Amino acid sequence: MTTSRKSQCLDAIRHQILSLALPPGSDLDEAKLGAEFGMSRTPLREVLQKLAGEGFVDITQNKGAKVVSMDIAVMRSFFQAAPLIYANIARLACENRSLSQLKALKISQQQFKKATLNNEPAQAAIYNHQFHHIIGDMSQNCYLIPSLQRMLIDHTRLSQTFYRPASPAESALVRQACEQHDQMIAAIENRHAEVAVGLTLQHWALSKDRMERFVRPDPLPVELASPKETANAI
Amino acid sequence: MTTSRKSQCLDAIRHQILSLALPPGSDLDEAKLGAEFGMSRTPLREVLQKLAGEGFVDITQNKGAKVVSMDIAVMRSFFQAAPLIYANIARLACENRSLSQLKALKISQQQFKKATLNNEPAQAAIYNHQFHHIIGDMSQNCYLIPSLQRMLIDHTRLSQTFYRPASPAESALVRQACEQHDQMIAAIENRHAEVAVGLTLQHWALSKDRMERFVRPDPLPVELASPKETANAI
DNA sequence: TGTAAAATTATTGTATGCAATATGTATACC
DNA sequence: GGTATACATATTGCATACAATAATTTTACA
Repeated sequence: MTTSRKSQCLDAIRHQILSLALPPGSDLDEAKLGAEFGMSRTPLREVLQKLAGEGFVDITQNKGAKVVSMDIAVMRSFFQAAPLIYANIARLACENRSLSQLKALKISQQQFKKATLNNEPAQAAIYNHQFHHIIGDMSQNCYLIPSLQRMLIDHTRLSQTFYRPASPAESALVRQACEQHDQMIAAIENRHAEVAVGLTLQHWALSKDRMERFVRPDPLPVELASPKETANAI
Repeated sequence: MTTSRKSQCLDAIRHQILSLALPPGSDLDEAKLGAEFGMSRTPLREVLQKLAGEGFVDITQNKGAKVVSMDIAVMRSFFQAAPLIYANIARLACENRSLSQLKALKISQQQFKKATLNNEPAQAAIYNHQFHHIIGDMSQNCYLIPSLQRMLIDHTRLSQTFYRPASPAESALVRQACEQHDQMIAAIENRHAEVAVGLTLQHWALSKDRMERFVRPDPLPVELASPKETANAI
C-alpha cells in the first residue's frame, strides 16, 4: 500500500515542527490542515491526538492543538535531563543494537554529513534528529524511549541555528559533531558501552553551549529592546 | 462542568488496566466500549488514542486497540530502567515540589495506608500508583515524566500480588513499604535529595524481588504444566 | 469615549451512515 | 479428508451533518 495519507500527514507536521516552520505555540487549525492534506477532520483529529501523545503538540479541551512551547521554565528541565537520558540510551544501544539498525544509522550519518558539507541547515538538523532517534530504537527500552523522543523534539528545534554556522569557528564545531557521530557508530558497532557514553556526553557538551546561547542570547542594548520581546524566550 | 464523559471513560479504562481487570493483551472493542460509556465511537476512539499516547494501549491499523502486553522481553528493560528513573525523579521532586503537591502526597499516603491496613489489595495498588505519580508531578520535568508514567503502569500491574500478602513475612514487607512512603514524604518536605534518592532505591529493591518472582515464578511440576501456559509469561 | 451585554461568527466536539478492511464460515474441488 | 476459494459477518476507518463551546464584533447604555 502507498503510505497512507494519515502517516504522510503525520510526518509532514512532525517535520514542520522540528524545522520550526511551525514555531512553538502555533495554532493547528483542524479545518485548514484537513483541506491541506486532503482528508476530513475525523482522521486529522486522530493525527493531532497521536502528535499529542508523542509530545509534539498540546491539545486543550475546546481549544484545539498548539505546537508545544519552549518556554524558559522548561529549558531548565531540558538541560537537567538530557545527559542522563542520552548517556543511558547510548549504553543500552551498545548492548542491544541489531545489524539492520546499525546499517540504518550509517546511512543516516552519511546523509547528515552530506547536508552539513552542502550547508543545508534544515536538512542537517533533521538527519541529526534521525541519527539520535535510531540510537533510541537500538536501546530497545520502551520505557526510556518516550523521554528521549521528547528531548529530541526540543533539541532539534533548539539546534536549528547550530547547523547555520556564522563563522569558521562555528563551522569547526559542526565538523566536530559530525566526527563524534562517526566515533559513536564505531563504539556502538563494537559494543564499547563506556566509550559510547563518553562520546555521548562530549557530544552533548558541544551542542549545549550553542543551545544555551540560543535560549539566553547576549542581551540587546536596553534602549532598543522592546519589553515584550525580551520577556518571551522564543 | 461535571467531569466530562470522556475523562470519566479515560479514568475508568486506566483504572481497569492498572488493576488487571483488563489484562494485558485484551482487545478493546470500540462499539462495545462506546455503548458501555454512553458515547458514540468518535469520542471513544479519541479516548483510545489518548490512552495509546500514555502507553496504556497499543493501536494497530485496522485492528484496533489492545491493552499493552507485559512480555518477558520487555521486563528486562523494566528492571534496567526503573531505578534510574525513580531515583532521578525523587531528586527533582525534592528540588521542585510545591506545598499543594506535598499536601496531595500526604493525602494519597493516608489512603494507601488505610487500604493496606484494611487488606484491600486493588485499592492499595491504585493509591501506591497515585503516590508515585504525584512524586512525578513534583519533579516538574516534562521530559522524564513520560518514562516514569510508563514504568508506573507496569509496576502497578506487576505489584497486584504484592498487596495481597500470603504470609506474615509478606505482610511485614507491605508495612515496610508503607513506612518508606512516610520517610519519603519527610525527605521531600525537607528537600533532602540524597535521603529521598536512597529511600527510593530501597523502596525499589523491596518490590523488585516480589515482582521478579511474579514474572518468573517457581516452575510447576513438569507433568502438570501444559506447554501453552508455560510459554506465555502473563 | 469606555464598558458591558447581546448577537454573530468561527472552531471544536459528537453522532451517524457508509466504505474499507479483516475475520470467520461454508462450499467446491482435488 | 484437506486445502483453497468464495461468501458472509464483524470491526475499523472516514466523511458529513449537526450541536456545543469559544472568540469576535456589534450595539446599547452610562
